[in-house]
Amino acid sequence: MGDFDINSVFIPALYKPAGLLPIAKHEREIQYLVETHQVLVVVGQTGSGKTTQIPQYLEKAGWCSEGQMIGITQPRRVAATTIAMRVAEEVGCEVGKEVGYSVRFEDATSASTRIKFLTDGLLIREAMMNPLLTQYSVIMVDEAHERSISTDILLGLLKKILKRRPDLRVIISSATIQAEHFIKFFAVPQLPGDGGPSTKEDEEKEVVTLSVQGRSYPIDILYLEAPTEDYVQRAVKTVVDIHSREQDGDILVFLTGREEIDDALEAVREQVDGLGEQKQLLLPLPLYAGLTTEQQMYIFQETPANTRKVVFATNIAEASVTIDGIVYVVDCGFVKIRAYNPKTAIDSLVVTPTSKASAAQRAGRAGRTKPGKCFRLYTKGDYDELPEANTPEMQRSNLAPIVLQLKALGIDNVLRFDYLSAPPSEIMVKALELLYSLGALDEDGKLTTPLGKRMAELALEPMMAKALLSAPSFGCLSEMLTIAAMTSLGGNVWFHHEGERKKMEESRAKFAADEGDHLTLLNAYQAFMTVGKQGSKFCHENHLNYKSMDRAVSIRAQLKRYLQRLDMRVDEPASGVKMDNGRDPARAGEQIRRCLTTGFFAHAAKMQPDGTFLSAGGDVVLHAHPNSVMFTRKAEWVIFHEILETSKKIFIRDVTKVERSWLLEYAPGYYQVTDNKGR
DNA sequence: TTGTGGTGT
Repeated sequence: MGDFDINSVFIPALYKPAGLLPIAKHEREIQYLVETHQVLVVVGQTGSGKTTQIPQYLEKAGWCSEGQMIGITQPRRVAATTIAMRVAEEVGCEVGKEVGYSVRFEDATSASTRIKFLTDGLLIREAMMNPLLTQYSVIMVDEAHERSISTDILLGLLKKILKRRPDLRVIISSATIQAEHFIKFFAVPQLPGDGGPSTKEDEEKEVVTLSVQGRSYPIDILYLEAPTEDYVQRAVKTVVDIHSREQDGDILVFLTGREEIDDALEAVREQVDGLGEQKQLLLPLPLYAGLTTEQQMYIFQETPANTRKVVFATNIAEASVTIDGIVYVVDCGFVKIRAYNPKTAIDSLVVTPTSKASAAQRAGRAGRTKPGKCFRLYTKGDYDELPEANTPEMQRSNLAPIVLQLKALGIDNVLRFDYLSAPPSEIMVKALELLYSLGALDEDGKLTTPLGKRMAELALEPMMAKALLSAPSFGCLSEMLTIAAMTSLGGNVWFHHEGERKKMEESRAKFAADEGDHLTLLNAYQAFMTVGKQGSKFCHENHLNYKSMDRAVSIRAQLKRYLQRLDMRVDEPASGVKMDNGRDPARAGEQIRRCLTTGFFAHAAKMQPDGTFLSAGGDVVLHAHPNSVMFTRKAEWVIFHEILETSKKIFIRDVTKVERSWLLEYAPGYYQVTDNKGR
């Protein structure tokens, strides 16, 4: 979302001179507490100025005097970059000098950098190079209450590092709701045998907390008197009611997904047409991650006079994207949450009630510029029943990538790592089993050399990392680099405007390969690269998401650098020349499909006469995602990149034909040969 | 006939 920089700069509270921010009166106190304690938990609302001011206070207090840096982590790239720009402006330096930032693909730091903003994922990467993070004197973990996997892992690592580095200081910034959890985590000594020594005295001086006032306007919370059967219709009605009864101000509506948003948009348009001579017009707009940058930018445009904007958004508007001028929030009370089932190894995406923390965050979106109102489409009784917070990501994700990363950080016993919230053991076992079957771990659970170590360095999911590292022996490294980059985009490759789905499908058909989606993605990327500077126009004409394609180019370049550092030679044809030049394309395609099988053998399925698939175990019915070229083609065996269960079906995405014999050839320990034709 | 949101020297 690197596109919202401009908006993020216009947060009203931050225009106030730094001295007027609520945090300012705590300057001395913060300097003192950090001097005397290893861990400080700062509890504060948005607009307190803690993220921009605390690093400056500590710099003034001399925490960078010995050439060390103050590092501040953020869960999102945009936040890391925009906050760095703001602080650089306050300090009066160029970004990248005393104040800088570092995110994937972008490093704006230099030898003079003292205050560095970075994503928490990147700091974990840095720990692989420098396990004690000695370049930092203070690390501030911002937005820790969001409990993302990388924040949680980072906090576990920092707790370990603190035992070995008494000089290090850690600041955790959190909303009230999670603060107690962080305090307890850092106050309790580590499990025996999992780190350095810990004494009673250590514990007593370890953790201290500080509460900082926020700066926001009061928000009226309103509930339904009786539950609603259909929150989409009810949301639309509420919007129309606000429009006709309430004073000026834009509206933000939280729904759970694209389908609901499209339905709501249509319903609002119909109703508005029926309103006739309203003094004000109502301008409904969608906001979800699958939109192109261009489509998302509409929400930031100033509305014409006499027009009220109403944005129908997914959870993207809860923390990632901030829209100014919102006075009314309508909260449906639900969210789509991804959860991993270790028994089936399938992720599901389920509509789930939100938490109290989420509800508060959503309501808060109304009070940024003046007093607001939040209409909750559920009863007060329903609210009281909500959990305080949602389950941390760490406890509902496939942890294979995390286990690989922890092993690479030298944490051999991943079961005894000090997790903020320990993941279910079934998930850990499943992750270890997969990594073993891929050859990344040996029988003792140790990272293998060189395969496992190389896989951990690649910034790819383990299955794709394995396939990419197999590519040289199939002579398709250049092609596999592209496929790895394209599948990393997570399905945001194609887009279409309203009512243009047919056109998009026609565009996609131009690149379609009979062998499946991986070769189709390869074709699209290669075509994109041949047009050079016309890329944006090309994407527009072919219903490709330009931002995604641009990202694929960056990911591919980074993966290529990694491979070259591992002394793997990447032979690339001259630019503008098709990869299969001088080669038999069918043969090249086969090598790529064989190569994919070496990583994705555990994601195999067999097509049934009715066009559905049976999982390799034979016990689950799968459906090709409608965006897959295999949706309309016949196959016998296939492998797939991803599997996701929705309320409707279990879908497989990025699907490619393979031979049954390849599964046996490349995963002999995983599949046993039976005679009943490949079950 | 269809996927919430993030992230990676």
